[in-house]
Amino acid sequence: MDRASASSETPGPAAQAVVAKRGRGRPRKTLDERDDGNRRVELVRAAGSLFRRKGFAATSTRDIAAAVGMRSGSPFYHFKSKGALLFEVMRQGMEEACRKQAEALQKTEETTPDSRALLAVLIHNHFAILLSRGSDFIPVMLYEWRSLSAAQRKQIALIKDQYEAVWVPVLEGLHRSGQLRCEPKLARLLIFGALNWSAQWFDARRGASLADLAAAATDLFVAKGKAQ
Amino acid sequence: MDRASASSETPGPAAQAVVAKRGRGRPRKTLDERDDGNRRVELVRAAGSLFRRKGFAATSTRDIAAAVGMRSGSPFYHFKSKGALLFEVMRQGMEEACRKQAEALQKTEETTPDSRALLAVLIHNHFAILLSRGSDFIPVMLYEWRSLSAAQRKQIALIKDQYEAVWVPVLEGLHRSGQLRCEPKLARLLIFGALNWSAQWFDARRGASLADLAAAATDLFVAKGKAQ
DNA sequence: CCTACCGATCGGTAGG
DNA sequence: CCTACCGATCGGTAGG
Repeated sequence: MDRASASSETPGPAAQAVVAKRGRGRPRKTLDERDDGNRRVELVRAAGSLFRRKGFAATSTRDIAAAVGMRSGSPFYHFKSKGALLFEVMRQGMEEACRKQAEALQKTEETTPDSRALLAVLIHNHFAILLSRGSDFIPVMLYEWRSLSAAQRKQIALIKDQYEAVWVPVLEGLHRSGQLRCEPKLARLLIFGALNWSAQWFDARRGASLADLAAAATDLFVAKGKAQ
Repeated sequence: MDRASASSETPGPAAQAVVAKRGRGRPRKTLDERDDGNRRVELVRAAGSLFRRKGFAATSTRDIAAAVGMRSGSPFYHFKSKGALLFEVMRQGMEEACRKQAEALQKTEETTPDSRALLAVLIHNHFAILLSRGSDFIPVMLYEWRSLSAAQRKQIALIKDQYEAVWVPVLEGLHRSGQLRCEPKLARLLIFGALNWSAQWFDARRGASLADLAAAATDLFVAKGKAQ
């Protein structure tokens, strides 16, 4: 995700010269042919989208290749296997989620020490990651956890645990104050289930906004009373 | 699901005579060879288990055949396609879920008109269906909805809507009384997400019982106050 | 990154 | 319900 969103821009003049020289192969989507990792980013994004829509097993490496304008064998120049692509979808996704979560928390911690407001921020941020267009890694993680090898699972679990650990003290605080009427560990499992399932039904084009949804979910789980 | 749980019992003497006569093929798990639909039941059960564990696309019809002691082509004598098996897993599962839900409601409606107790019953019953050993259809529905054809989806949705519709008036009652602090339609989506995800983490052999879990979830979603 | 290819596996069928 | 089989597709590789 290093130079992520700049991926399919027009290339510099140097790259265009390269294209002019070796005219083999059929036209690409862009003139970009630099060997600098952009294609890796594109492949991960396309794989994430396809894995989400069709599932890991039902997605062929040919589908992924076609989605980025490559021939069938070429993804294996960038990734040693289909499974390595799946792993990278999840790893990059979770790592960015951790970064965004830390960012969101930092922004509020200065102004609001209230546990309920903190949970509201965590929930809003989670929805933002989960429901933003083009972000497919959480559904892929939910659906394709079993498609990882044991070693891959262990690595992803490490990042996931880090992401989820942040929620525990917040939920514990709300439990102590009586606003959360459920054991915090169990509450976290139930809440993540509730939030993540929204990827299946939330429609950004109609109904509530993301902020409305986050507020409603917060209201459902924790009482407003007894604010710190 | 007509003669469901009687599926792998010992056959009557008539069936045994049949077995003695045509001695071809290798030994089955049981002597049962009656052509009366038992094998259909076994196939659906095995398919459900495999579809849940490995996913629809990653499960071969050979896997399913092997699980019930058949040869690779034989499932197609009972079902016209792999997709028809998936459909039957979901249809039978949802139909039994509806039956059990109606049963559970009937049992309480005489004694308890309280909305909160009603929701507690719905939640407990849902956990019982979701988490009982050998019941795989809800996870399969969650994971493999996309693997259904459009026509199949429509049929399953009909039964699913029927199952979920029961929850609406109960949630509306709790919303009116102020115990549910979230719009009922949205609450239902969030609650189902929370409940269903438990299929991934609930372990019957340790931790809370099914009843404890149901009570805790109910507490999380609806306040105890203002009964009636 | 493409071409050309391989062995394996898959859903499904005919014919009994 | 088995045997024997088919065409299609798949993940992955060698060699450039």
